[in-house]
Order: sequence, then structure tokens, then C-alpha cells
Amino acid sequence: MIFIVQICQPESGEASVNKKKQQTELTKKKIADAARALFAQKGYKATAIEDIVKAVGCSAGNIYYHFKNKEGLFLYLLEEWNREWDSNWLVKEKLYLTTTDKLYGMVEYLALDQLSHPLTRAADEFFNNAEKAPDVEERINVMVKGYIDFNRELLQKGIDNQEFEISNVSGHAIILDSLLLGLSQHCRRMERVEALATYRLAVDVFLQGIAKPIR
Amino acid sequence: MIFIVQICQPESGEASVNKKKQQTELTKKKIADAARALFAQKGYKATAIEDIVKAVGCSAGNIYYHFKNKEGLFLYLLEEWNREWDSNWLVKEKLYLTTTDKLYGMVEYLALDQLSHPLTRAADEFFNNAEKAPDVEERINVMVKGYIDFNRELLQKGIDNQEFEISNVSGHAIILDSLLLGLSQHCRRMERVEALATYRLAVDVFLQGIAKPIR
DNA sequence: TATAATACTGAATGAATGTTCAGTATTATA
DNA sequence: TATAATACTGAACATTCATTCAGTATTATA
Repeated sequence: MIFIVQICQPESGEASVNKKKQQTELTKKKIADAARALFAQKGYKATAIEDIVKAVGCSAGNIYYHFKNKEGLFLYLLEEWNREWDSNWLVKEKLYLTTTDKLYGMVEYLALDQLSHPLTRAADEFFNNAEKAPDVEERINVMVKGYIDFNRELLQKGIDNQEFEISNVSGHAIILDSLLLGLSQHCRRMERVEALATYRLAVDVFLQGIAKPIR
Repeated sequence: MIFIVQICQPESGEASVNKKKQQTELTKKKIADAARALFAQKGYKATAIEDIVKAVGCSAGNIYYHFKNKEGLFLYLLEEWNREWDSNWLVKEKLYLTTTDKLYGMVEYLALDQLSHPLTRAADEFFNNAEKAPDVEERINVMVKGYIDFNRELLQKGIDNQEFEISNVSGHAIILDSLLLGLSQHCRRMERVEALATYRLAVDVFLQGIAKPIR
């Protein structure tokens, strides 16, 4: 029996010191890319490992060799996505002077990113699914905490800047996240323009809701 | 072979003109009650028809005789729940004079109802699931529209009362629903007291966010 | 009383699908 | 070159579960 592995050869001129590491990275990336597209298109549950297998052109076992299981693969994608989002935001953030502007900038980015990345839909499906192993629950908790912390820091900057005045920063961080979370679900049924407008209106309300009492 | 059907006999003194209708109502109620409890406890997908069968003590076929399918059963529960919520709210609403107070009253009711009725969790799981038949999608759309309409009417009353001042009522209705939707997911991880406080804070923000500019 | 309509039964169906594992190929190491 | 470690294969496994349907019992109708 003949096995054809290693479809993509690494640069032949270079010494093959870490051919395996390269191959692993490449395969993981191929699996991740195909899986991301499929999860985004069909949702979490509706995407079978078999679908990914077909798209990648590798075996089912190979996926399990590189990722712990289906949940692990999805979690990997989410965490990778968050890392990218953070790093992109770090660049974008500098474009805005006030925290107020940052908030508008953030939701604009969020609105457009979320519409182009229907992965959020799969993520919501995944998050709201009842049956989850404890370690999965934990990784989700870490992610949620990350979102809240992000909001808290943003709000704190605004307070330090004296742009708005709130005592319960943590509470407001949760409220902001709730707003964005709910918005992401509603805006799924909208066109880009309408979604963007709704996000902006939400920030209008939120900002006036935490504005300093007297101007 | 012996079949034991009709475990609960109707009142024997009465004429059995509509014995069948009574039996049907009774059975539907028994199935609905068991299913509601199970969906709330285990979630939508994790609740198997077999579970409901065991809880009710009837056959699987009987469930399909009274409800179109699993989705139909769940949808029935949701719609029934909404009807009850509406009718309860109609009574509660009268306790509050201003729309502002109504809003606080509503979220209080919402917060407590949602915590005692973990059916919301199953509902979120169901709503966010990708694979849905067109007719199911339609019934969900109707429900969502109902929530938005409810908010719009509430806000409109506040405007008529001159409690707040907004031009884009529909937009704000969506934002209010988004807020409550996101809140319901976050508050699931909280104790009653904390959840209630968060809901109240959210209303604080929302109300100030739509308050008239000059006081 | 005979016939039709309704209210059930529950075993069988059938399809989907995450995961494993014994075995094979390739690359690194000594 | 021999041995170990790594990177795969893919068929088989194991389980879950919604749904159907031929048949039975009960009640309504004529």
C-alpha cells in the first residue's frame, strides 16, 4: 500500500533541520483555515469532522493528531481569532484620541468584522450549548473574562480622561459587553449599513448613559 | 396484549360528550410540563424524546401525535411561555405609574423570571442553532418581532408621557432588546442579587441614555 | 349495533458522526 | 545505518436519537 503524505514540500535548498515542525505548522494551518470557513458557513454542530476532512484532503485521524477533539479545534480558532482581534485593535486604537472616539471606532470595527466573520454565529451556538466538559467551560470563562477586562480598561481610561463619570466600572463593563453581545445577534439579520447604524446608536445611548451629570 | 391508556379518568359524574378533547388537553399538558422541566434542566439538544417519554410515562409516538416534532414541541413551549409572560405583565404593569418605573419593574420581573426559568438557556441554544427549517425560522422571527414591538410600545408611551425624548423609536427598541438579551446570558453566571443589580444598573444607563437633554 | 374517527403503543428504522487505534511513512538522532 | 520519534492513514467502532408506522384501544357518530 502506498501513502502519499507531505503534499507540500518545504524549500529544498534549505537544510531540513525542522522539516517536521514546518510540516506540522502547515498542516495545522490548513486544517484551521478549512475548519474556520466551514464553521462560519454551516455552524458548529452542522460541521462534521468529515466535512473538514474533505476540504483539507487529509484523514480524520490527522485532525485528532493535531487537535485534541472537535471542541479543541473550535476553541483554538476562537482564541486565535481573539488574538488577531486584539493585535489589530492595538493598531487601530492609536487612530483615536478620546475614549469616546475609541468606542465608536471599536463598534465600527466590531460591526464590520462580525458581519464578515460569521464565525460569531457558530461561537454563539457553541457558547450556548448546554453540554460542555469542565475544561471547555473554563476556557470559555477565560474568554468571557477577557472581554469584560477589555471593556473595563477602556472605560477606566475614559474616567481617567474625565470623559465620563462612573463608580461601578465592573458593572458597566458587563453592561457594555451585554449590549454588544445582544447587538451581534440582532444585527445578524441586518444589512451592513443598518447594522452599523444600530451599533452607533447603541454607543450614543451608552455614552449618554454614562456621561457626566452636568456639562 | 393489554394496553393501559387513559390513566387519568375525567370526572365520572359528567356526561362524556368531549372525553377525547379533555384527554387530549390533559396529555398535551402532561407532555408540555415534563418537556419544559427537562429542557430547562438539560437544554434543548441534550433532552432526548426518550427522556420526555420516561418522565411522562407515555410512548414516543404519542408525543408525535400531539406535536409535529421536537422543534414543534419546543416552539409550543416558548410561545406558551410568552403568552403567559404577556398576561402576567399586563397585571403587573398597572402597579407602575411612569414608564420609567415600568422599565425597572419589567427588568426586575425579567431578572427573577429568567433565573427561575432556565428555559431561556435552552431558548438561546435553540435560537442560535444554525440548522433550522424555514417554518421554524419564521416562527422565531415572529417571536423576535414581538419582543421588539413590545419595547417600541413601551418606549412610545414614555415619549407620549414626555419622560424621555427619542426620535428613532424602532432603533432604541432593538437596542433595549439587545441589552436585555446580552444581560440574560451574562446574568446566568450570577446570583439572584447580583443579577438584579446588574439589570437595574443597565436600566439606569439606558434611561439616562435616552433622557431629555436638559433637565 | 356497526362504522368511523380519535388516541394511543413501542419496536424498528435509519442516519449521522465524534473518536479511536493498529499500522505505515517520513524525518531526526546516535 | 539502526533506532527512535514524529506525522500521518482510514476503516471500524460506538453511540445517540429523531422519527415512523402497523397495529390496538377507546370514544363518537349514524
